Amino acid sequence: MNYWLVKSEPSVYAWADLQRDKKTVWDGVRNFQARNHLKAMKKGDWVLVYHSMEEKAAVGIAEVTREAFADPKDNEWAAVELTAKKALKKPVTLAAIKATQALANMVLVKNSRLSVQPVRKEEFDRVLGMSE
DNA sequence: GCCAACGTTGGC
DNA sequence: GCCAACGTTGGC
Repeated sequence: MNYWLVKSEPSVYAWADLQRDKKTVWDGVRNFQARNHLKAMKKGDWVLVYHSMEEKAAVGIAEVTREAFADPKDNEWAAVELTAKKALKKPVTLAAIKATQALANMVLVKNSRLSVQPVRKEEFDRVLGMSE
């Protein structure tokens, strides 16, 4: 069981859209590192959904319901299917994450541009704790 | 294979 | 809107 974080601009595809759609094909990733992470996702893994740009906060949890397959828009790349699991009671902002010593090594902090990234269990749990 | 130029992302 | 950081491309 692994944990991940995916980023999306809420103006493009927001957590609310995922909740409405129940599930979605997470495609359009055009970065090799990010693609490798997509391919490493297993069914049942949990994924933090993070809103970049306007909001800069983790807002929900999704579950991997279909492992990597060819991106329907370009089969050179990969996609997974994510299903909305639950919303965080309150968003955990990037500012709050940066202010938390235990989260200083999160990829989100270290490499803010990577759109699909692994999250350690401790980090995931800590973020969930901060969303209560 | 190196590196400069360029494009994109995303925080501020 | 600016710019730093990073990835990619292409000339050599």
